[in-house]
Amino acid sequence: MGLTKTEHFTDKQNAIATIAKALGHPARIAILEYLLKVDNCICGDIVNELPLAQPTISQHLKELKSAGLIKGSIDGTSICYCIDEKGFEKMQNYFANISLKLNKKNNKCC
Amino acid sequence: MGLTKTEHFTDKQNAIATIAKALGHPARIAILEYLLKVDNCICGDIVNELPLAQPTISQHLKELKSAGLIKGSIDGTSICYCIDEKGFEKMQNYFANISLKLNKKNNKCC
DNA sequence: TTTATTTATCGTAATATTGCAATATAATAA
DNA sequence: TTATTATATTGCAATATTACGATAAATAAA
Repeated sequence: MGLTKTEHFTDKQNAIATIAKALGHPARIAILEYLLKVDNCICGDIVNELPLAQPTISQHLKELKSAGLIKGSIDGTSICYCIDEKGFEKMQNYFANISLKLNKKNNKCC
Repeated sequence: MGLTKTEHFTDKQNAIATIAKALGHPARIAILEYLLKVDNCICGDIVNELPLAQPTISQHLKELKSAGLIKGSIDGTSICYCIDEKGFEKMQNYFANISLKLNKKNNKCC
């Protein structure tokens, strides 16, 4: 099949899964790492930084953008990408909350 | 192709991507949510909780386990699953670190 | 031993993802 | 207008994922 049955799950569950899925590829992690390292937005450059062809990177950028992890604005011929904090806030809250729950229940079994 | 070029990326990048990928499906998020909700380990039950067939859930559990997000121990005929804190710690650290970096650089562009 | 019960594995169909060459698009420069 | 440059889209091949029926394996109960 290969078709995820999203309709059986809550919007929240699907939302977290969508962001996590976008983070589920090392090239996309590397892109985010690069965007975090440089001071401002990046216009171009990303293609030169990674060992992947331009269309492949363009595709990864598109996925990161649609997941709300980066945003881009046009700047002449090039496009300026940078981190979109919204997506990261969601994930940080998610994991902070899990950590809280784990501390409360003091996960001793297994 | 469908073949991720992991060899071009660092171990750290691949490690984060692997955990994120395991989180990238709503059924697996739902499984983790259920394990967090109940007090102790869960022996069985998970199949009754989710609207997916038993082999499908078994497969999802396997992925969560190999990503270090859950652990399981045999208990008679059934198997007892619970959260593995290690994987979650890694993710929490990762996002906390990103949040720190974002605050430092005061991401104003775009 | 035989029979249930529980979970894992196999096999397979449908769909998704990854990667890239070729090409298109869009803005600037000459 | 005609390059040039930067990024996106298309099309496609290879591989991965998702889901599940059928079946296997392993333990417990009768």
